[in-house]
Amino acid sequence: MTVKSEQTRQLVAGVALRMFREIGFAKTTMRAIAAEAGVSVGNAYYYFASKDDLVQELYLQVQAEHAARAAEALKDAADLTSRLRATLHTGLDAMAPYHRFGGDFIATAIRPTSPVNPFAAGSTAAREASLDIFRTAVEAAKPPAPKKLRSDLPELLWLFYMAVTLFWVYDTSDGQQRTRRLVDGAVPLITRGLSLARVPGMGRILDDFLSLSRSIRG
Amino acid sequence: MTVKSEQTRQLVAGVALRMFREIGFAKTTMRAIAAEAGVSVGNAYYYFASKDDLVQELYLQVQAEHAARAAEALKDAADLTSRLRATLHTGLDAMAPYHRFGGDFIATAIRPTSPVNPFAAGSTAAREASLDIFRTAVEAAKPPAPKKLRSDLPELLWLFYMAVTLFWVYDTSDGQQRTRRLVDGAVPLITRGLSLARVPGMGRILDDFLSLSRSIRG
DNA sequence: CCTCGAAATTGAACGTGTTCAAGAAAACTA
DNA sequence: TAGTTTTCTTGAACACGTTCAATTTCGAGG
Repeated sequence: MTVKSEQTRQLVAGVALRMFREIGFAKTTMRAIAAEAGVSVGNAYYYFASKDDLVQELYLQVQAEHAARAAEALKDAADLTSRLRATLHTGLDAMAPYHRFGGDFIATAIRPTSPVNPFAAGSTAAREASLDIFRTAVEAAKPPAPKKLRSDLPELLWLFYMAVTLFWVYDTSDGQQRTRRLVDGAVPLITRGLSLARVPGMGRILDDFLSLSRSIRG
Repeated sequence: MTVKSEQTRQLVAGVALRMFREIGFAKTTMRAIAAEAGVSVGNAYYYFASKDDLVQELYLQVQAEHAARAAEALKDAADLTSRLRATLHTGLDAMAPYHRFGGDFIATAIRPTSPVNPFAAGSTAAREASLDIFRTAVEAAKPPAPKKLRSDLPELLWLFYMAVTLFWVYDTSDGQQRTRRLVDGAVPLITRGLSLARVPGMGRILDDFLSLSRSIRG
């Protein structure tokens, strides 16, 4: 009964995500989702083990949107600065409809036991997909990033992206323009900082940084 | 009825914090707290507007503990490296009893509307108290930190402390030794990085970084 | 000592996320 | 087709955080 089943699943997910956007996380109760979708509460739980699982669904959808937008924007961006800027801005674009819901989203995602947690062992697939966007941004850049940190760069930039997301959640300025300015200001700083990797005397401290960063992750 | 009233408040808070430590956040229900303290549920709510408010109480207590331990440890630490290391380690010491509860704590604290949120406008007092610990660590350091960023340093280090805390929450290693090693590795890197502020050619990028950091906060 | 307003305390009630035994519908087997 | 197993669906029930009208306790003024 795969097809009808998938229909119900999509129906519930669709209703839930729309309600998340329109009335926020707290007001979107499981009972309201079920009622709006025309199914029973228990049936919604048959497809989504918890309300957090619906957030996971949202996370995947936003991520897919980010990947699509980034791929498009990266077509005409050659140097790392513009590639990175494009990647971050498209990420913000993908999240934009859910800003009012950002606080609850982050609170859900950050809990170590959450299925959405981007750092947790469970959601490796989702994190890898997100990381891939940054890998693409770095790998195809011309001129290329310094050899020494090319392999670590995607993860570090992804971490920066997480920090930007956190900032965005707290950003109450119109259209989150403050976050946009943060990105525009920080990206050139990052790429300029990267070129410092090549100046002599810098090698040792960079090596130490990379080795610490690796030992922490590994 | 100030005295009896304060007694009840302390009783509820004490029971709650002990239960948080012993059985975690989720299992510590308001009903269980009330029962254990020998009061009614409604009475607990008379003193604490929400369960989150009890987390706020915990936050204040941990912070006071941190301040006390840091003050002691900073007595025999002169250079910035050891002062910073002491400040961070005493912070971890103060949190230690609540590690199993860290995930829920962070999830509560990170919600923009939470009274505990360290970034939110509401909890300025709590954040300032925490910031002061880092101000002390920086200001009394010998030799002093580079003039140019001395005033920004406490806030930046506090931000780093927040990041370390986040890492600590996810750290499941024995006694969170991984976080300890992160601190021990990162602190010398930070102080070495600071001394780079004085090498020529570095000035411009540092200025840009500081001006971005200020414009973002202001 | 008595009275009265304020402070403190109670517990039932509400809406929430989640569970689960029961049943209906579909798919499969012969 | 008839019987059987698997998948899907239901809604009542549970424990939770939180609210609030009612009640008790307290302290001050007469």
